[in-house]
Amino acid sequence: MSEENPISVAFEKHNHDVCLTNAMQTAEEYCHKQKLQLTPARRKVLELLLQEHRALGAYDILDLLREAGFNSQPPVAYRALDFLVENGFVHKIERLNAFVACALPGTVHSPAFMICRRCDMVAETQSSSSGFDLLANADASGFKIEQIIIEAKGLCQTCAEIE
Amino acid sequence: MSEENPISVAFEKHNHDVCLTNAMQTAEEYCHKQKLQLTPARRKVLELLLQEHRALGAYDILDLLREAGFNSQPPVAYRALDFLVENGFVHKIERLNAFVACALPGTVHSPAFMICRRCDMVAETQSSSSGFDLLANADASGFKIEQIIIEAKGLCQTCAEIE
DNA sequence: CACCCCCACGTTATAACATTACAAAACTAC
DNA sequence: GTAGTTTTGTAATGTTATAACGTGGGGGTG
Repeated sequence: MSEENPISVAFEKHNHDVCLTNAMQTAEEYCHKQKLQLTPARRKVLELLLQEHRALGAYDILDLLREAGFNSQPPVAYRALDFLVENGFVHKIERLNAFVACALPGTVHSPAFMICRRCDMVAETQSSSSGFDLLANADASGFKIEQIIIEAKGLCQTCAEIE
Repeated sequence: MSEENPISVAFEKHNHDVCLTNAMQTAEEYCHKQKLQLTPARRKVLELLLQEHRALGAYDILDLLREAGFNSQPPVAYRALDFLVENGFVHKIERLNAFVACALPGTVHSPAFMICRRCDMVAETQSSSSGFDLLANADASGFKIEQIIIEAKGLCQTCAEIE
């Protein structure tokens, strides 16, 4: 499997620095184009999340922000996360009440996640939804879907081998 | 669309009493067969949830339990909910941190939900996942899926017409 | 420049959701 | 009936998230 494949990247050894600098650059450019402010706090939160292929809770992030010399009240973290989520740089993992950096920033996509219950690793993949009968059912009942959350819980390959 | 179709039942007028008595009977029978105790608190929580096609938060349930003369500490509600979720009578809606009665109790199924952001109605449907590429991706990366959460946010037909 | 507006941030407080821990009681099986 | 398991009572606490209100900075407009 190639290193560029976002489906598996979280489960393979790879150079995080490249992930990080690429993603930060994409974010910079996007914000510049959209006249959005990638302020120090927002930038730092994104960097923190990009350094992991795991979901971090808002209060974990808050601790890391404090260590980095930022103000440490909850709204600081939540405001930055709201911004990053709204603009597609970060996804919220509802199962975990936690946040993970987007693996495909700057692209329109409807993500799905694989969450290892043992090591907490989170891998993002695409959920191309053709043939997916929720859509047909929604349509039949007149429900207008705006967003779909798909989160698979299980064991990543490494953890499955250990257990 | 027929009244028996669980996909749309939440969005249509129907007789809640029938929903409720059928579902309670199914639960009774299941618990009896499995030698599980459908204790008063568990029974009451299930009844409360069956009376709505909406998700209720644990503390909403707690309030209703208190009104019904039960003890009102959080563990009372959470324990009952844990039991009901484990045994498939209730599903947790992660997006809402709330709980909804199962529309297909007693059957093995992997549910998906449609959640109206305006009226909070929750409809359960099946997510037959054939052709759903998350499965292929998981397989390719060695991830062993144990459970999939699928939650669609949007507007139900009624609310879409109002907006 | 003065003004206003918008956006982001600072700060306090509190709301909402969930669990731990330990003791007592109730059921179940032998 | 007694040992073992499950359920409940109860207090305390932990975790996640938001409300509310004030401050300050940048950019447009008169």
